[in-house]
Amino acid sequence: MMPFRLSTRGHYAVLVMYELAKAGGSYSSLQDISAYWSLSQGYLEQIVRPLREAGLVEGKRGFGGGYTLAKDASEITVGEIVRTVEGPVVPVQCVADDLHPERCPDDCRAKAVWQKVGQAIDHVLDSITLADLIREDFPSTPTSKGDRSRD
Amino acid sequence: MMPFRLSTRGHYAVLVMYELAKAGGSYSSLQDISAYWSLSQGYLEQIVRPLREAGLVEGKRGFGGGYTLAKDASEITVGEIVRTVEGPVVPVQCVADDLHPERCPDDCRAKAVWQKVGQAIDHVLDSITLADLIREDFPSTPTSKGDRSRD
DNA sequence: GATAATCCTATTATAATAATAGGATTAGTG
DNA sequence: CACTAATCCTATTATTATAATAGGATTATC
Repeated sequence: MMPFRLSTRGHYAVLVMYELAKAGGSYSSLQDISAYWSLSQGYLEQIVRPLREAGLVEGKRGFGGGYTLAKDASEITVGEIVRTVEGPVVPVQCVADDLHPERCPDDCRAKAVWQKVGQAIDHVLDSITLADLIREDFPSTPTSKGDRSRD
Repeated sequence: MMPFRLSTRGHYAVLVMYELAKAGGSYSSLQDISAYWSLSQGYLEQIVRPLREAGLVEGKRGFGGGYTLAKDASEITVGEIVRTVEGPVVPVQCVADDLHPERCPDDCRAKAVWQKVGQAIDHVLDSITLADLIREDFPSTPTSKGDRSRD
C-alpha cells in the first residue's frame, strides 16, 4: 500500500538539513533536533553519517559542537540529500538490472513508464534547494537556480 | 535503499494489464501470463482482484475463460492501475495525516516538496494509457506535443 | 463428468525498515 | 584535570510490509 513512498531515512535527512539551513553558520546538535521533532537521536546519527561522508555537512565534536552545512544552502538540493541517504531513484528494479534479459527489452514497453517516473521525481527534487526551503514565501514564489518552467 | 520504489503489486498489475491490452478483446488466462513472465499465478490472482472490483477488467470462468479489459485500452491509464492496487501516491506520510499536528503545518516547508513529488508522479502515470503502451512507436513519438495531460 | 479457469480466505517466509544498545573519541568549561 | 556534551562507530533487534504459498470453492466449456 502507498506506492512510491519515501522511507523515514530520506524524510528525516531532509528535515535535519532543513534545520541546519535555518541555523545558518552555527552548529546544531542532533540532540536538540531529535528532541524538537521527537525522533531517535541514534537513528538520526546513522542518517547524518552519509551526509557528512558526502561532504554535505560538517560535524564538530565536543561541547558546543554539532553539525552545520558544509556548503551554502543554495548549493544543496533536496535531490542530493535524498539520493545520498537512500541511493538512486529507481522506481522499478527492472529498469536498473534486467529481470527478464530476453523478453524485457523488446517486449515490455512499460519500462519506459518507470524511467519517466524516475526522471520526473529527480527533476522535482533537484529543482529545490535548501535555500528555497527556508525562504519565507516558499513554495509560492520560487526563484533561484533550478528549472521550474512547468510549475 | 532505493527511494520512491514501486512494489511488485503495482509493477505486475501494469504488466498484466499490458498483456490484456495486447490481447485485444479476447480472454487471457493468468496461467498463461504468469508462465510467460515466470511469476506466481496465485499472487497475480490477488493483484487482479481489485482491478476487477474497480471495473478495469472482466473475468470469465471455466474453460476458455480468463480476463479481458472492461474498457477500451485508451480509457485506462497507468495511474488508475497503480492506484487501484496500491492506493494513492503519497510519498511521505506526514502529507496525508499530520505527524506533528502542532509544528508541521507552520514550521515544515519540506512538506510542499513531497506534495510536488506526488503530483509529478501522478501526472506522469495519468498521462499514459494502455493504448499508448501497445503503440508500436511508444515512447519515441508521443501523439500530442510532449505533454499528454488528458481530460 | 473431466477439466480449465476464476474466485476466495488464510497462513507463512522473506526482506527492508526503523530503531535500540553500548561504547569510543573529541573538545570545550569550570 | 576532571566533567560534560557532543560526534563518531559497530552490532543487534524489533517491527512491519512485501511477496508469496497453500488449499480449496465455484463456474463454464468440452
